[in-house]
Amino acid sequence: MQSVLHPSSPGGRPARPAPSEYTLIFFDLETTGLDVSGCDIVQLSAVCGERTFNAYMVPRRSMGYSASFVTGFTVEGDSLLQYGRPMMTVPLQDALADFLTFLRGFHSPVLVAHNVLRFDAPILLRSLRGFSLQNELERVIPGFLDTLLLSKDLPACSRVRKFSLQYLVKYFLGKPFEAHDALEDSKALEQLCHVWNPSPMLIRRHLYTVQQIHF
DNA sequence: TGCCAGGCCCTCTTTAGGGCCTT
Repeated sequence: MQSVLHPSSPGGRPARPAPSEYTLIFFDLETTGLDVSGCDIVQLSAVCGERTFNAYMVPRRSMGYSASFVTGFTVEGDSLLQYGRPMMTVPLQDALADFLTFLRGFHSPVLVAHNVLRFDAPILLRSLRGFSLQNELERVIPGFLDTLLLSKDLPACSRVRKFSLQYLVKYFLGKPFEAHDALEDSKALEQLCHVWNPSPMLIRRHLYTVQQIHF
């Protein structure tokens, strides 16, 4: 699904001086743990319709026990394994540069993830800053859309009491879901948003610029 | 060996505490 939003003011002029439409890019990270200020990315994935991005990296620090348990990632020597299978990895800097190139292929790409405000965005921005690439992301994307916050504002979720991605996928898509693979999670989130079909007003309400992310 | 996040939100709250959400 390539989602496009056309924001406009009551007067018919664009609500923001910048882009007149957004493309929703669903993305996800798998990391060495939940420590936002210190964990490393091991998988960076994104999807928009038929176009996907997927990169694996060997982390500088060890995988946390619980992170390994839920994602299946382990590190042996200089290799990243997923469920014991060696993965093709690239240096973090290359993955981030390639990700920016991927994003440049869309018009006004908005990065969408579940709990992106508190987890994915701060980690992504911290990683980019390490290679002086943070400003480049600011130039490429209008902002981030957090589906955790969005879901709590959706009429379709008025009876929902749990808002984890796992629960929402099971509730709305009717299938068990325990992926914890960044690409699969991104695809599931895209399907979820396709079902929700949130209004442009709701999307704008939960859109945050890079400058608004605390990390 | 022992450690293993943090901020928001809700309520049986506010002089607090527990659950949620991400890996």
